[in-house]
Amino acid sequence: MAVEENCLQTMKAYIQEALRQVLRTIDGVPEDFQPELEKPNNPEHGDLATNAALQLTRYLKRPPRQIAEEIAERLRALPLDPRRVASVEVAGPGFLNFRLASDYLAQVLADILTAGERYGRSDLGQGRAAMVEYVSANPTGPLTVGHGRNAVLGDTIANLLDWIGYRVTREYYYNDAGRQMRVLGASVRARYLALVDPTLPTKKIQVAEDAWVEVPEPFPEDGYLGDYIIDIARMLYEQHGEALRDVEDLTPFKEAAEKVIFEDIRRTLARLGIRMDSFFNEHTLYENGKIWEVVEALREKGYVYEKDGAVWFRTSALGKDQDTVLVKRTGEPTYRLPDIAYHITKFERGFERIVDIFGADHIATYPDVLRALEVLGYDVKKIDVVIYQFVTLVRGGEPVKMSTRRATYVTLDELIEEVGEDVTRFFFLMRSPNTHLEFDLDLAREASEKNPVFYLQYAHARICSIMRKAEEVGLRESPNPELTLLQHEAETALIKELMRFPEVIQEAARTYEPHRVANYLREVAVAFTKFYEHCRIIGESEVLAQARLALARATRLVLSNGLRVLGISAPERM
RNA sequence: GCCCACGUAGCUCAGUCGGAUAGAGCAGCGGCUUCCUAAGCCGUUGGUCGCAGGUUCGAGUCCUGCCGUGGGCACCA
Repeated sequence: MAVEENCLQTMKAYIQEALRQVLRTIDGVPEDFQPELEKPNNPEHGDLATNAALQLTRYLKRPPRQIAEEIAERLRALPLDPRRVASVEVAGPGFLNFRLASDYLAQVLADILTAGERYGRSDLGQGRAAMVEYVSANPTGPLTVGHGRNAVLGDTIANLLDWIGYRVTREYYYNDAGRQMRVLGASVRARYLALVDPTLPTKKIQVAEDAWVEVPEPFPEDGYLGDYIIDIARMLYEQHGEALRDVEDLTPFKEAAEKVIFEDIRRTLARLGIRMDSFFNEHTLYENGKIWEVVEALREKGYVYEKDGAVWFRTSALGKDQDTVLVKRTGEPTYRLPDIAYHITKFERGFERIVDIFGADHIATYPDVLRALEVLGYDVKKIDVVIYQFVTLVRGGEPVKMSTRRATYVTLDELIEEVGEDVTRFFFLMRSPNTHLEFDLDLAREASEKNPVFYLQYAHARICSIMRKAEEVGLRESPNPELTLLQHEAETALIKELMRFPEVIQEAARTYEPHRVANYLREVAVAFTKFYEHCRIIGESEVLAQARLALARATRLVLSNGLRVLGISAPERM
């Protein structure tokens, strides 16, 4: 299913092979020496360059330029296919610079058009099963801006894995038992009781230095203060009247809250084009006894002991400075235990590449899970943990501390409302996951008008517009355009940019860094805009117009394919 | 105290496996529209790549130390 096409990677492979062939003929070159090829920053340095000669100085004990000259000479003598490589030169301290032949660029362009919507896809994953676990927020409240980064990052990483040939499952892991949910139920119950009896006494809970929230008396001290709790209570009141007044059991309140909140979460995710394949309830790991199997399995390996009524995991024997509790004195497991059991199910379900998307607060805890899995004989190399740094919210020049419970958060919905779906996604994707994301809410609305995402979409819309115009004036796209006519600097530069796309996708997938795609698309848009400024389509001779139209179409393909990976729309008009 | 990430232009950030003259957007300044979308284009100002050592042909990139920012170091999730 691999898309056989000419692109930068194909060319690299070709030149690399030629280099290896030549290097074998030079005395003193180590057997396992691998020449590296990269795209120089400066276009004057050609299209591809290798530093092989520089690296070989230490083995050959000769000046790098001399080595480079020798390699270049032998490369020319091979000879290199002139329809692929136009020239090879020695430059600078001893670099070898390669220039691509224009025939090759024409061939690349033709291949992009043939590949169409599949251009950029590859088969590195060979159809193996991959799972990306993301969002995984417990249903205690609406998704916040912080969850947004997780959701968009995870979803895009899943897209990237899909593009490089994995069969991807998107999973949301959650816990609807536990203390958090009890507090949630109690919060709803208190609000409900206040509706039943408006004379119920109230108290004030401090949420900030100068901010207080008034709540009904039975409200838990650490209860959830968001208005959505009141909405849920009101819904219960409308459905049941006063019937729940004397119900001490929190279950009906908890269940109602969970249902409403999950619907809300799904709706928010759907707005961002995110659709999970499955929701995994932590509770199933209790019901089927998996968590206890983990304890026993670890015990058999000698990594479990009892102390002070709790069950401990001997992490101190696995490189950590202290041991870790698996089961509390109360008999309740800590979250690590189900986490371990959960990851075992990922292996049992046959996933060969397992990706977890976590916020920076998990940095110290996931290693415990990996340690346990390793002890139990699972191949932890299959697990990749993507840690993204937190989103710092700034409002009115002040950083906002995000807490779902405190209701001092900004919801993801509010953000989407303010800046739109596309900008929201792009915003979370345009920066490296391991850098802090500063988010100035006051700026967001204004900035959204000038957001770089519009630049990409604008380039796409502009191409669509040209195509509409071409059709109007009766200019038809040719099935066999004369692509070798594309010799203008702006044209060749654009083709060279387009040919990088598959590699960019693969690198972004390998490193789990979607921002590489975002940055790349901007470069494509820049290259296209230069082409647009210098080369007209309509009004030129028919053959040239058709060749340029083909280039425009290829650009449009890269932009729309790239935007699709990022989950951002590619509008035909703006 | 220990662990992780980060520190690059006024601001927000890129910077490929260690390569040639460190880039972009925004902000600032100056221009561009009888012509396929000006949400655009061109030019320009702006840098001790946190600091100090080290590794080597070569360091923003790797190593060590220090300083700073954020996150974490629970029988909370």
